[in-house]
Amino acid sequence: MRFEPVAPVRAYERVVEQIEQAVVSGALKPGERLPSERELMIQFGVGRSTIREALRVLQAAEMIRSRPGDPRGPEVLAASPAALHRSMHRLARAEHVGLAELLQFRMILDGSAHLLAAELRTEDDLTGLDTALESMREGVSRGYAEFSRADVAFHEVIARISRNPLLVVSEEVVRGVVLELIEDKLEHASNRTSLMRAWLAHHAEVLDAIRAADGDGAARLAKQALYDNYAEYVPAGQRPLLAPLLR
Amino acid sequence: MRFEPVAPVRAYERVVEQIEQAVVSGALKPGERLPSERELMIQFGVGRSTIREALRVLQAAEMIRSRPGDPRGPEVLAASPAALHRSMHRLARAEHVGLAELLQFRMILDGSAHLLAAELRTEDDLTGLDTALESMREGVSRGYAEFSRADVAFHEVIARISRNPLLVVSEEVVRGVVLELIEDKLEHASNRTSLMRAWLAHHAEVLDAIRAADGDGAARLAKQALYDNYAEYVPAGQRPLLAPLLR
DNA sequence: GTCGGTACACTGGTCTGACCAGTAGCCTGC
DNA sequence: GCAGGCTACTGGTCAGACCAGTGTACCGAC
Repeated sequence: MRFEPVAPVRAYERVVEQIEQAVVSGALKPGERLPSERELMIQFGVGRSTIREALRVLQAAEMIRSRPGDPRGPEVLAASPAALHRSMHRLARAEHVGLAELLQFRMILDGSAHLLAAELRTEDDLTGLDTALESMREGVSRGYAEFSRADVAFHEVIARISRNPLLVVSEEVVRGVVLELIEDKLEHASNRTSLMRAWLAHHAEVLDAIRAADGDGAARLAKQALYDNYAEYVPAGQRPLLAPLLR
Repeated sequence: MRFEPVAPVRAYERVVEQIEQAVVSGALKPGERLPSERELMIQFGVGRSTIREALRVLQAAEMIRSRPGDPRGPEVLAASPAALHRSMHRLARAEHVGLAELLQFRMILDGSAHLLAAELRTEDDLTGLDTALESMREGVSRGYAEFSRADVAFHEVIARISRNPLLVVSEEVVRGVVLELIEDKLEHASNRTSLMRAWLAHHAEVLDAIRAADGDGAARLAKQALYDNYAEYVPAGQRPLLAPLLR
């Protein structure tokens, strides 16, 4: 027989639990409203500060939002990757997760997304990709910011074609964190135009592979491109970690 | 010219900002203590409820922990994937993610983890895997619960060998959510003993591949095993989504 | 009728002050 | 030297108050 360590359960925690349960179980849908703090205080039988601390926790988790003065009460939000992004970012800054791990993870996700996209793409999807590629082509002459936006859009289309929201969200988060980590270094990159040209050519190649339903090819191209573009920012000692994924 | 939407900045948010800044900048290291709430109240020049809401947010982010009665004050915690785990869990349970997507994602993660493990494993890692496999073997006769625990441990060792915390955490979360979704169905599974035997044989095979540094083989085995074990719970119409990952 | 403005009831954000249970460390009394 | 209690603190909770801001219902002017 073994005993569990016991920690006192705070009142606000049980409030959080109940509301969270109502949200994840679907009893409270996004867009719906919670009762006002004073009403919750009565329903839960606790003081207002307890309710407020519970709402703060839920708000930090991006599950609800409350605006002063709104008589409809706090709003239940749709599940969003914002909280995931924040916690991953924090972890990345705490150096338990370095650029190498992030890049590794991104190669895995991006590669899989491309593989799935190549296998599952419909004609409409291909049209969407053509459009996205076209915006990138236009972006080249409009400056780096514009090009970068089009690039992100292209990746999002691919992720969407893979039809897996987890893939979409994780990739988005990891991409964001990677960019934040190296953005200062990117600022100083010279000859951006030729970089953009190369990047554009790569995307065209990927699109060809996807059009040909060549999943492995698309995946390999995607991973190789990530490696080529970002490996230089990874400490040399950790680069071998990335190599196994390139085959 | 474009304008940004403006949101009022709450007092507790600025308190959170400052403390968070102190933590990520390293001015406050893990294990160190924050002043007591009443002291913070003076330093920040705000009321105690404001301080408490700020601390709640930081506590929800797993950055600090406070225990009543401790005269040393709230403790600064080391960065941990716990917050990442929670937000990922919440997102994965959000309705638009079904078993098919989860399983797909798990095949991707597990496959990659096995591939990396096979390429990066040291002799010590192999010993650890041997031990884990041995516990599984013993678990067969000790009932399903025990076996299942040993199984999870085996997977955790593999994830750890892959040396990527993101992989470890994501896999853990996705595995947990998958199990939550089908646990009721698993309860009714008959002939558990033969299932455990088959599962055990599969792990032995995986271990062989890893020992042989055959990354692709290990990855393929892992993905196939997931498919074989869980595909029956996926709606028949969505099973083709999983197929591309098996090659 | 529509439109603009205004009053009101209510919201969340914040502060004050109070009480409680629990902790750590000191400080007795042996 | 040490066990036991004392004390000064901690965080958790509550009650009550005030404020600035919001949405709505009402109302008067057109």
